[in-house]
This record gives sequence, C-alpha cells and structure tokens, in this order.
Amino acid sequence: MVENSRQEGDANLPHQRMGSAVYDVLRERMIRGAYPPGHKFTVRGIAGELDVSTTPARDALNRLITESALIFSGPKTLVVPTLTKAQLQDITVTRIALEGTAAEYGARTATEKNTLKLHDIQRLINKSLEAGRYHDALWHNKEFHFELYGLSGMPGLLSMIESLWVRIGPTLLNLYPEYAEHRQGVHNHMVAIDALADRDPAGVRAAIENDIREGYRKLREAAPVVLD
Amino acid sequence: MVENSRQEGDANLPHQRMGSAVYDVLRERMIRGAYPPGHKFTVRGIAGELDVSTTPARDALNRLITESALIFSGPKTLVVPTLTKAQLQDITVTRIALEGTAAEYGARTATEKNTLKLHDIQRLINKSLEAGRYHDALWHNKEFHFELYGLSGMPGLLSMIESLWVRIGPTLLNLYPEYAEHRQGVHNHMVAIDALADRDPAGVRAAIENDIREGYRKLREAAPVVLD
DNA sequence: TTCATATTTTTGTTGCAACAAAACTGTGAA
DNA sequence: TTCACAGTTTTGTTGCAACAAAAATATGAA
Repeated sequence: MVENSRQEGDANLPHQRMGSAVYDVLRERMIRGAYPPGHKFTVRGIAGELDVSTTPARDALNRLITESALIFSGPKTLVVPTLTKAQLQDITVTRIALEGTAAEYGARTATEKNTLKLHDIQRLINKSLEAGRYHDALWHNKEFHFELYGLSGMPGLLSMIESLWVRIGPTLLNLYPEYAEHRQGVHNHMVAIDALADRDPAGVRAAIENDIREGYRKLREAAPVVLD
Repeated sequence: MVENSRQEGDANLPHQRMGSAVYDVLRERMIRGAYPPGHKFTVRGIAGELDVSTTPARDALNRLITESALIFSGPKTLVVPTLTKAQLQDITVTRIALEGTAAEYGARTATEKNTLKLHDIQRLINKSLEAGRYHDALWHNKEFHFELYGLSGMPGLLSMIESLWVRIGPTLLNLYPEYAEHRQGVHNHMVAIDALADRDPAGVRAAIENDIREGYRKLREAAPVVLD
C-alpha cells in the first residue's frame, strides 16, 4: 500500500550518492561565505531547497556537524557558528601548522610550471581586487592556496586544511574591503611566489604563515565580544 | 496503521543522541585497535550489535567515513583501510605538525602538577610494558599524549589530532611487541617530561616529534607492499 | 512597553519498507 | 586447484510516517 522510492531522479546532479552531492554543494557555499555566522539550517529546509528527501539532507548536515562547520546552538537548532576569539585563535594555530607544512612540502617538489600557474592565479586576485569584486578575490585566493598545498601530494593533509577553510569561510568576508586596501595579502603571495622560484621551501612556508597571521589579526578585530 | 517507535528504550546508554553514542563506541574501539585493517562493517551489523536501528548506526558510520577512519573498498563495502606507505607518511607528517604544535603550546602553560600527572601515566605505561600487556600500554600511551596536548587549551586542534589517532589505531598494534623491547618510546616520553619540568616548550615539541617519527619508522616496515 | 505564560507550529531523530545493485555462494568446466 | 558464471543473499541508500520536544508565536497581565 505504501509505494515510494526514486521519484525525482531528474533534477539531480550526476553524482554517485545524493548525500555526498548535497554535502559538496553546502561545503562549497560555506567556503564561499554564502552563509553568515548565525545562519540557521533545517533538515527539511535543505531537503526542499536541493530537491532531495530528508535522508540525504540530514546526512550532509551530519557531516558538516562532524567537522564543526555547523553546531547546535540548542537541542534542535543548527547554526553556522559565530567564532569567538578563542576559537579563531584555535583555528589559526592549526592552520599555520597545517598550511605551513603543506606549503613547505609543496615547495619542495614545485616546478617552474607550477610557479607560473600560481602567478596566473595571483593576477586574477589582483584584477578582482581592483574591480572591487571581493567575492571573486576570495575565491581566487582559495585557488592560490590550494594550488600550492596540492603540490605536497598529501590528500589527507589537504582535506584537513579544507575542513578548516569551511569553518572560517563564513567569517572570511569580513576581511574585505578594508583588508583589500592594504594589500598585505598580495604582498605575502608575491613573496611566496618568489621563494618558490628560488626553490626555498622555508621561505614559502614563512610567507604563507605570515599571510595567515595577518589575515587573523584583521579577523580578530571583527570577532564578537563574547565570553567563550 | 503503522505503529512503530522507541520500543527498545531500555538497553541504551544515557546519551543524548543515539547516533553519537554509537559513534563514540566505535571511535574508541578503533583507537584501541579493536578492528584490524580490512575489517568489514555493515550498517545492519552495527545496528544489531549495539541494539539500535539502522539510522543511528548509519549516522555513526557516516561520521567515521567523513574522517577517513572507514572507507569504501567497493560501492557497498565499508572497511577499515589498510594504510599504504604513502598514506602512513601523509598521516605522520600531519601528526608531527599538529601534535608538535599542541605539545609546544601545552608546555607553555604546564604546571608542576601537570608534569607529575604525566609522570604517573608514564609509570603505568612502563608497568604494562613489563607485564607484556601491550594493549594497556597502548592505551596509557594515548592518555599520555592527550594529557599533554590538552594543556594547550585548544579543543579544535585536539579533535583533529584525535581524528588522526582513530585512523592509525588499527595499525598501531603492529608496533608491539618488537618496538616495546627497544623502549625508544619510553625514552622520548622521559625527555618530554624533563623538558616540561625545565619549562622548555621547544624541547617538549622536539621529544614528541621524535616519538612520532620513531613510531612511524617501525610502522612503515609493517606497511603493505601496495602500489598506492 | 515588558515580561511571563499558554498555544501552535516546526524540528531532529528514529525505525522501517522498498529497491536496485553489489557481494557472496555454489557449481562445474578445464 | 583455478577460474568463470549463474543464482541467491546481503547491502547501502532513499523516502517517509510517527513522535516527543523544542522553537516560534500569540496572548494577556502588569
């Protein structure tokens, strides 16, 4: 009497598992800063928006919860966390450790072609910045970092770093436009590129660590005055 | 007409969410090395074993999949991964970056009481080793490391390290008994304790990094001869 | 207006049937 | 013994109803 199953197989991505597809969409949105801190999520809301049933929606949200990208602010209230200063520092320390390592290992195996590619991406960042398209700048910035880290050839390390970016994504838009004007980020990237060309892994690491630290200082100012 | 719901509310842990309870159980078992690499998991198997329905069992397995503690070896076959040498190196590099950092930050705020506590744990490790109870030794070893890392006061960093331990847990038992005889691990721990007493964070970090590296070298020998 | 309380709606979790597909088992040929 | 293949069983995923409890809303008192 109860006949259900697969009735909406049309508007779906050509993905293997639906839960993973939902997860990928949500994850990229978060990195892009589509959801501000405090944004509330509901299983049925996501299910309706992405045209899937509650199960894959719940699976995706569960994965986000597992990596602390989403937290329960109440027994039934799922939100994008507003990072306290302590949490921001926690994440930053972890980022420096992980991304510094990825940058250094990546630099060890980098070729000239890789350096050129990074230069290209940096050009895109500059253009976006000049045009005031901070959203694009942020995205190319992500490309720059992961292009470099990817050279390390360590997928496990990479995915942990990604997880960290999902967590700071919602807060990251706060960097602009103020930060963009100083262009410190641009400078650090150029130093990294130069060090890469010089085959100087330690130099690349230092530049990336600086980049993260300076971004952190800006972010910290915008952090909520909360007693964690 | 279909009446279901909560019919087994007796044999359950006093936990909030059942899925989390299952996850916690499975996670600790994995860290303890209860499941060897290659061990196969099924949703219904876990559900039956822990007396819950498929949903919380699936939730727990999904979380384990998210952190790569479990992987699909086929479209429907969930197993404890057998780490290749490349993966082992990936994890080790990440561990050194993360645990080195946690150890250093922890050392900065350590008190004498903390040092004493670590000493106590080390005594338990020694006893277990002497008695040939490698299983216990492994557990106290975990206590030692996390007691130290916990001093850093960074929960996010901690949970990422835990995730790494879940992944190496199944392989870790391979360390003993051969490794135990050399007692290099013991030596590194003692150096860490001494550095802690000397308020020398860099020294603590170096000792921990050494500990991880030496364990890695032993593990690597036992790694499968697989082309990753 | 502000705050407490009652009412209604919404929500996460759980349990389960259906389904297609994968994994497994047994059989027999070489 | 090894391998191929047919038949059987098991498996993960999905969709959904039921439920208790939380959240949102409405109501009324001060």
